[in-house]
Amino acid sequence: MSVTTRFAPSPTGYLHIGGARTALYSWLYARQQGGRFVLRIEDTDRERSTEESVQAILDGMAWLGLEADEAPVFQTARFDRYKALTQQLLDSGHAYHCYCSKDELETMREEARAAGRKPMYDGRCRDRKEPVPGVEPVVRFRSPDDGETAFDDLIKGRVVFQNKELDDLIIARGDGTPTYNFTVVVDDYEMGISHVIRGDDHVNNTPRQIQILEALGATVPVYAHVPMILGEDGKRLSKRHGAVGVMSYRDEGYLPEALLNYLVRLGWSHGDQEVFTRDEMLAHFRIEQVQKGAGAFNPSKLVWINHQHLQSMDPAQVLKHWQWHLDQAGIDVSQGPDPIAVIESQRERCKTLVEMTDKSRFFYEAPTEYADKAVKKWFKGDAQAVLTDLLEGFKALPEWTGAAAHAVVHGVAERRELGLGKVAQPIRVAVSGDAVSPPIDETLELLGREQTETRIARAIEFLAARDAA
RNA sequence: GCUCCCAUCGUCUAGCGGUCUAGGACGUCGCCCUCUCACGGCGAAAACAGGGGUUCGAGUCCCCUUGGGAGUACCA
Repeated sequence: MSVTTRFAPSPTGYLHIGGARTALYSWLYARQQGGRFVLRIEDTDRERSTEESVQAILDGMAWLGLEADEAPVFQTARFDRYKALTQQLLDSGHAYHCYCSKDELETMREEARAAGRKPMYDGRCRDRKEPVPGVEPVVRFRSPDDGETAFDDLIKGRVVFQNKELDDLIIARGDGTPTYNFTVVVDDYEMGISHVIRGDDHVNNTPRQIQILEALGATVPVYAHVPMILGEDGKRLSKRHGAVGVMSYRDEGYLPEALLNYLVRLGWSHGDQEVFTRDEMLAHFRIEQVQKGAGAFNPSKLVWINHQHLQSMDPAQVLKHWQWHLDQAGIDVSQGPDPIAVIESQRERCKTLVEMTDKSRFFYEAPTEYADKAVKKWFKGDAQAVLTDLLEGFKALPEWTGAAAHAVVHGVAERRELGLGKVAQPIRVAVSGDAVSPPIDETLELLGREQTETRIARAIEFLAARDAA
């Protein structure tokens, strides 16, 4: 049997991380099985669906690199199919018209609830022969009264429902438009979906969908219901937990590989391995091993994983993602050091690309001011004299290399009988504006002779002016 | 309320009847390394929700309780 999986979001907002994880699992499964992965946009709710949301979902999937094998399917383009299959069910007696008003249904539910029963439609229109004049009927699926409907979920195991718990649900509204549980069934059927991998908020819909599938004469797919992702506090994930949209993780400086890695590990594990490349996920992920219970989102672990990827990924790949941040920050790297070299030098101390951007700006733009704390701590005592010595030493250098600059720094420290910190820190502040940078030899080599000397000279001027005042 | 699902350190997890005085990771806290920030190294605190069974033996199987979650729409 050929495998086809799908990701079927409704375009009512951005792609959130819970959706991203189900999409990832679907994608992984399809790729592992040599099958197809397709995207279906469930936009039948015209009130809430928006064009921007469709784009946001597409953008999120693209950023994560979860590419689909076909153009997305839009449910709004398939109304004729839903209509045709509704008619088929009507003709075969699996569905019938119901003329009950919304008020009538509401009182029915209230009564049931008051009596401690489950609010269900009682099937009063099942055998109605004559239409009610002036009422546009809905179409209901005739659900079996006894027996049970069960399925073997790849993640949850066997799940059994008593058919008497399931009432006759509406598959087409009074205006003829189809409802969710019906469109899902029709599409999964006609798109040839073999494995339905979706959030476990759908387990309760599954038995109904199976019944409709069977009434349609379709093969029932294999189901895998993946647990939800909870917020840090263990409560349902929502806006107040901060970033839930996938693209905001890009904005915050995470690599898609890291988010994917975090997501795959949330609810699944492979021995003691924590860091997975895309290929490793493909090699080791097993949908059957996914945890049954919901997991809480842990931002600090995401940060750690991001750092791991930042350090192990090919710098050229990192640059692809970093470039976006550089552009956002308005940093032009064309006149400064090779960004690849900057990445190699910075990545062990930067957990996100945003941090890397902030900490690397000085390589491309001379500091316009010095951080107060740094000035207070390092631009004191004989800092000006130290910098003057250094500048002389640098100028005398026949060739500019990190090692050569380092030797000058050491020489000055020894001559003045100072610890290395007392010499290196003033340089840092002079060239970067703050007290933090990669090792001083690396920093200076990357920065280049001209910038180093100019900036130190400027710092000396700054100190002279300050001390004169 | 009813139906369905779930339950090991704060968090993500390993564990698939004896090797568990419960392992790893993030985070936290010490110490070491050190020109800054980091990286790294070493170490510490930290969990089987509770109660019944089954069994020679239960974190592991069964039941109940408790606690979470989902669904219960002419939303998806």
